[in-house]
Amino acid sequence: MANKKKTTIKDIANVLGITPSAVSKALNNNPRISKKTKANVIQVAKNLNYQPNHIASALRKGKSNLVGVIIPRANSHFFSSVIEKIEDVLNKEGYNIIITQSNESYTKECNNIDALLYTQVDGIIASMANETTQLDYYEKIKSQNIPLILFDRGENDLNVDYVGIDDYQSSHIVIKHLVEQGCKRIAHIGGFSHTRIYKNRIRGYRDALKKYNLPIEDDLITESNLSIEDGRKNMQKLIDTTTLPDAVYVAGDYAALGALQVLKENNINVPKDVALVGFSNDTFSSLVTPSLSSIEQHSEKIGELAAHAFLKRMSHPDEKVSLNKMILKPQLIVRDSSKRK
Amino acid sequence: MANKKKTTIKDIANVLGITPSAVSKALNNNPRISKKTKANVIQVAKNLNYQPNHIASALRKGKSNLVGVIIPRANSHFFSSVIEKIEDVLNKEGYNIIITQSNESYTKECNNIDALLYTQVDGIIASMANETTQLDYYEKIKSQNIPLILFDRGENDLNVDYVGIDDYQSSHIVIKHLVEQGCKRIAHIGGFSHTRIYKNRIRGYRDALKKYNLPIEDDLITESNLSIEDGRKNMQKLIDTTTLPDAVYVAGDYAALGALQVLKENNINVPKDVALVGFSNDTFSSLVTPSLSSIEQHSEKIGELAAHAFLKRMSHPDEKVSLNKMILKPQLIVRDSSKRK
DNA sequence: TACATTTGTTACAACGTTTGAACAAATGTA
DNA sequence: TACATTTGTTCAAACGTTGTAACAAATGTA
Repeated sequence: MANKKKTTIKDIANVLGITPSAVSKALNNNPRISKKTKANVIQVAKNLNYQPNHIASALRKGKSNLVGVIIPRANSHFFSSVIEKIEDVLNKEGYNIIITQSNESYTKECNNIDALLYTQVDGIIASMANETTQLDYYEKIKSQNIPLILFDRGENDLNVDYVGIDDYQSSHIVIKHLVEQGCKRIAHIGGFSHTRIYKNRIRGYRDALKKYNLPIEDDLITESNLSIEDGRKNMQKLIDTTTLPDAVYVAGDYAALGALQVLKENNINVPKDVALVGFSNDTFSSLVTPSLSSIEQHSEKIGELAAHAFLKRMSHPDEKVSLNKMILKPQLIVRDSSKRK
Repeated sequence: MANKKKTTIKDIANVLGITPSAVSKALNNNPRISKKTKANVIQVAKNLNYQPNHIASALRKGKSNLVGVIIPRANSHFFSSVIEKIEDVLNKEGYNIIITQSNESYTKECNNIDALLYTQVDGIIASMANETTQLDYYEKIKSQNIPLILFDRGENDLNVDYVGIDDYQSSHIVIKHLVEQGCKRIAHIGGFSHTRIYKNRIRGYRDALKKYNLPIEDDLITESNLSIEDGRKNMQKLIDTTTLPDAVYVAGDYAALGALQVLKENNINVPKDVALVGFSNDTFSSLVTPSLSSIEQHSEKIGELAAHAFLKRMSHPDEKVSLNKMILKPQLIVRDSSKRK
């Protein structure tokens, strides 16, 4: 069982009668090492099943090649595909990523940040928990002078790189579509307005209603975590406490699904009685009945841009640009849940 | 911007006029250090905003406190909640986890393993990609003498710790239920039989049919990746090429969803014409119409057991037990898609 | 008083790698 | 022949921490 020690460059050096530094240089393809020596080193390394010790190299170089990623939870098409892309891009550049989930909890998020900093990650790419309103822990990251990139759920005040879609614009697109379908009273089941993206969606919703001369009724607007349960509850509330609106724009697909359930349970026809539009185009959105119209957020593109933003910060640490905000165009995928014509 | 150097124990030592080792001992609460010194050290550490360098400590101690986790993809309720629990348990013990996704690709999985080993993880917890049939890379992990724990998608031949549910038993439970609902010709949309869990589900399905004296028709059995698309295709095939069975048992919820879609598109009533049962009780399963009966796999429990298995291996590296197979009881959640009575 | 034990600290090597300076040998140049 | 340059390697220090041995001082024991 106990397979002795791991092979180190010292072992290779001993076999060949050269010094460890020569071996190190050979392995790193240093131009001053002869081809013959390099070949020998590589051969012996293979024979001894040498595995470079990343930790030692990280210590010496002051660089861990680890990037921390913080997301609310992996259990959604959006986040898991953003991560997939980030991993893709960064792996190619020799980075590994440490994914942590906040589960929408501020405390957990702070713990994650501490853990990542402790692990000496070279940078952090994050999307904030719904609960997060204080930015002290993000300031802590900034104070360590490692790149911090936010995506989707970000904050203006932090003044760091950001990748996301145009949420304000999204609402406009949704409302335009619903108006075109003949809807006149449109409700909004939204996220918490303390989070920038949800605030923008709400703002966009209100402004778009104004634009189309539709009434803004505060009873038709709710804020929540946008869980399935939140969607159910808020839809039920709309049914119970007001005259039924003829459309509901939900700021998340899970909540939209919950809303859809409640509508069906109450024998309210979607889209005829109530048109429904969700947000984020999750995997199941096309699969439920009726299929759910939703805003596509271009998750792969977001992941790609976030990863590249990190890489750019790494290669140009003294770049003058202090903020780089990348805003993608949203796209509405129209499906049965909102097709009235 | 350039915030100088990071604080090290050396800096703290200088301030207090003691040696770095005293500081280290103080921070590690060594009993030989006086209370007064400890208090001083902690105070100065706070003042200088000291962050311990995990890399240095990892090198010295020969232990990274990093655990690698390999999953097919995070985008499912099952895997994301297993991970959540693993993270939970291991964080409490001072470990961070590095999550990597194989995307069901063997090549990607091998790359992930290499990356994790290179990062000097203290152990690996993995669930195999559908594509994986060779075990060479897993043997590589074993040869490094770090704990390897498999869950869900495992392999008998590797002879390592395993956590999963009783797949064979699951099929029996499903078939029993379907028989009780009056079904007489039950199809199976299964995973690839080269993967142990899917093999067991198929085996259980066949044996259960036998047990209830139902005919086994090879035309009613398909193997695939169990993606939504696979579910659609295989359901369509069942409709096109054979007389319609009166029940379909699908080995994954995504594929079951695909099958459900096709059934609805063909105006086949679920559950009256065809009863449908899925596997893994994903979030959306209760939310589609009709709601989908499914096997609950106790993902949190699996995560918990896997994490504990790792911890146990770490604390008792020379344990005689060479294999610890933990098999959980499956539970069928009966919903509308299979309720015929 | 003489010695043993406990307490609190220092000294130093080590973990495995990388890097810049130094150096010797080989080659080139005038 | 004398010197400059190039080539291939060695040397030694460093990254930040930890653990063991050593040591001095304080305290306990007879």
